[in-house]
Amino acid sequence: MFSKSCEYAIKAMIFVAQKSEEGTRIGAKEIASGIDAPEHFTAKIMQDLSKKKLVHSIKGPNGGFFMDEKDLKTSIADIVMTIDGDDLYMNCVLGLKACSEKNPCPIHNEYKEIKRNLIKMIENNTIADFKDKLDSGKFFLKNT
Amino acid sequence: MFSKSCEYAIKAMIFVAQKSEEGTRIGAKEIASGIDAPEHFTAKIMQDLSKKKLVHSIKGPNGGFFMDEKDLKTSIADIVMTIDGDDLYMNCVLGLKACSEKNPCPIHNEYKEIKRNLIKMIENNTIADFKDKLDSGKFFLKNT
DNA sequence: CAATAAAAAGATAAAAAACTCTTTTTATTC
DNA sequence: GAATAAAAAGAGTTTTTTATCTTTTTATTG
Repeated sequence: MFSKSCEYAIKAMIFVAQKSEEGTRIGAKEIASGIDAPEHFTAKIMQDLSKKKLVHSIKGPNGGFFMDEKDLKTSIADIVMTIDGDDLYMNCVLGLKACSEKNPCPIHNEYKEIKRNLIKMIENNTIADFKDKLDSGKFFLKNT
Repeated sequence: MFSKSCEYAIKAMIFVAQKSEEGTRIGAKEIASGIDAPEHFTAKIMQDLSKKKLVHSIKGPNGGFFMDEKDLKTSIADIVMTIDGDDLYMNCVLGLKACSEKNPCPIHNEYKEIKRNLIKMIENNTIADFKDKLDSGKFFLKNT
């Protein structure tokens, strides 16, 4: 569904949102271990998210990544678009370029409703929502 | 969602079902051009489907691929399982090995219903269903 | 201002997926 | 039974994804 990079990005953003409170920053290393992802790869992804302004970062001692109130409003869809692009929105489930309402592939109509719900899922869920859920202790990010 | 191989496999099976009537066989080359897929790659995939008994094949002049009545009952899920494995069934949408009902990831509950519908979609649709739909002329397999 | 700690950037490597080419086997038909 | 046409098998290439390693830049703090 999503690429590994995108999975890591989503988990990383949720993790940073949850761990970094007012003024504190969190390092790439800590993020990687917090979400069970490879360290250097996670760093790369954080660079990407930072460049695309989905998270903020500061260099140097006590530097690291953090999110402001606006960043918390990032939806899963924003992350997916940033990392994986618009495949989910644009592409036919059978990979047919010409598939459309007017010219549907055999599964088009079956898939339509599911696609709608997938999009709804990623658009209606923000990092802030997950932060709250994780705080409640009912949800997990790690393989423990 | 599905790998390229799997997309081609699904389209190829629908194509063979629609094109090969009683006794006639259809060659890899013709299948490839019929579904806009690379020729040799398609041949490989057909070999796979044949080895796994999802289609039948005969070598030599006038040989090729074909499907019997039983093959037509193959569901999209059968093809997906054969080519891509059980990822859709088994894997968490965030890639967490430990994600489960008891230990859900943040999107688990949101995704649950969608996953159910995805599985329903691939399990409830057989090649025979698509063959009929294509025959009606309301659905397409090619980028034309 | 030197030492340090962190992200950013860049280069490289490994693995997987997508795709191609060549040879072998098998069946058909003349 | 020789020529031929097709799948099967095997080996190889290219591209993309995933992952690692090294160097550079930037900020902090003693």
